[in-house]
Amino acid sequence: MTTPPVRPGPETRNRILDAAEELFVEHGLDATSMRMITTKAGVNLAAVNYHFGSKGSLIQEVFQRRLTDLNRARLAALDALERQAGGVPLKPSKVVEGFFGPALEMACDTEHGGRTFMQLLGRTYTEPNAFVRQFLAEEYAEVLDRFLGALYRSLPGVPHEEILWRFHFMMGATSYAIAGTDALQLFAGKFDDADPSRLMPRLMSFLLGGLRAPLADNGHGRQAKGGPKAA
Amino acid sequence: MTTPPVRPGPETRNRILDAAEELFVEHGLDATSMRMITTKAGVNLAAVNYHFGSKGSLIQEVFQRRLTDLNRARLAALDALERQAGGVPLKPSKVVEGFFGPALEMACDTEHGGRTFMQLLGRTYTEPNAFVRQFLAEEYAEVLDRFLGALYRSLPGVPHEEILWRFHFMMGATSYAIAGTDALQLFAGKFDDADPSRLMPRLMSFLLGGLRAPLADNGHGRQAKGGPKAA
DNA sequence: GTAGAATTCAAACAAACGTTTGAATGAATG
DNA sequence: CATTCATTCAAACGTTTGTTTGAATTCTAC
Repeated sequence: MTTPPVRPGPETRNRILDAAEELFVEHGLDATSMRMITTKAGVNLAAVNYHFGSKGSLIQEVFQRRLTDLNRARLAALDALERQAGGVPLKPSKVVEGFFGPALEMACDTEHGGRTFMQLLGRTYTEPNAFVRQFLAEEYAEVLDRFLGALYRSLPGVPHEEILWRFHFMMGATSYAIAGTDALQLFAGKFDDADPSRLMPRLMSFLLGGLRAPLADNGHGRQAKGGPKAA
Repeated sequence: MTTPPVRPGPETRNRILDAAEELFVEHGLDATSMRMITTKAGVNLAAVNYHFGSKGSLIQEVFQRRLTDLNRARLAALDALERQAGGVPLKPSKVVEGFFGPALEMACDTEHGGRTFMQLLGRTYTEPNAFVRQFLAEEYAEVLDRFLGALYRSLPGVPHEEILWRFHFMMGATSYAIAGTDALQLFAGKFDDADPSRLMPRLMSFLLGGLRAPLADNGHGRQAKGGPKAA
């Protein structure tokens, strides 16, 4: 009824990946057992080890199949921006949009599991699991370098270290906005409007406000950019 | 050598709590076993169940013993601010400092485990464990209501919903700043200066910039506050 | 239609989990 | 000294964990 019996054949892999993704969001990586996954996917217990080798490899694959696309989209967005800018530094707002835009778009996709995955991803930046952290760091290395470089050029005169911190802050705000909206009961009953599509402009405005806030006093009150400006 | 043998007596409870706190940060709640905790604490395996009843109750106690103090400090800060303001609405920067200041102060305390705990707490806002979430929500209910109320009054004309969102964003940025600084290897080798005491002004400036950013267009470009202003 | 490879299956594996037990130990009270 | 209470201890409890096995099944191709 609910899940199609088992019929096809090579569909098993994807059923496992989808089931694992949802369960990881709901219960966490460690608290999700193989038996929970295979039951939800409607496949035999041994299927995970047959198709993926181990639980660790399954976790890696769950992240990889979406993260590769996400980061490709990010790099493509940055490429397009830099191409049409033709040498002149990008506006900070454009760089920020290029990085967080694709993430938020994926977070809005409730049809194909994009939203589910982004909730998982957001929570995973603080995962203690060393294996997952290592893997995430590798997957993000290039994207991070590219976008930080673009941000450095777009904010000349601002110490790179300050930009790095603010990028860190922006990632935090975004991850929580996505991962915590319905995960955390802290604000339970307080949000009238948790529509993820309305999240985008709200968050973007906040991020840019934070990015361009006056720098904390290192002796003189230098600003991160000329004047405040809408997103 | 490393851990004093077992000598005293009623010290056992605290040794367990301290060991658990560190291990929860390092490996997460689920991946930390009773045996890891009791081994690190240098006590017998049965001691946890004897003193706390169950692993769940131990987790609760690990959070409670610090969180109660933290939220008491927050409420005290708000009380003091409102008393000396005498009726007039507080400046948003003061409200924000009252909430996030005590958290950052605790995060700077490397001597008595405050830093360790704040890393744990930051990561726990997205904990999938239903029991932990429920407990956190209860522990935060009063503080959240008081500070949101103060923030509403300090930003008249701004829709409460927008303030709620931005508070959510601010909590996200802060949690990541604390939990992710050395937990996440994403920015590994990029931070020259991860000194937590310098984090405070940096983060506060970012938060206030985000809080006071122009509101996303709901039809008209209303600002959250008059002009930009340093923290 | 039969050979052969790929996949699924029920069953079992050892290891680790949180928890419980009942005896041994310690310090305090009479 | 004897008694009592709280605490510690080694050992075992029954489950659940991830993984493996070898036979059954399904699919592919000649």
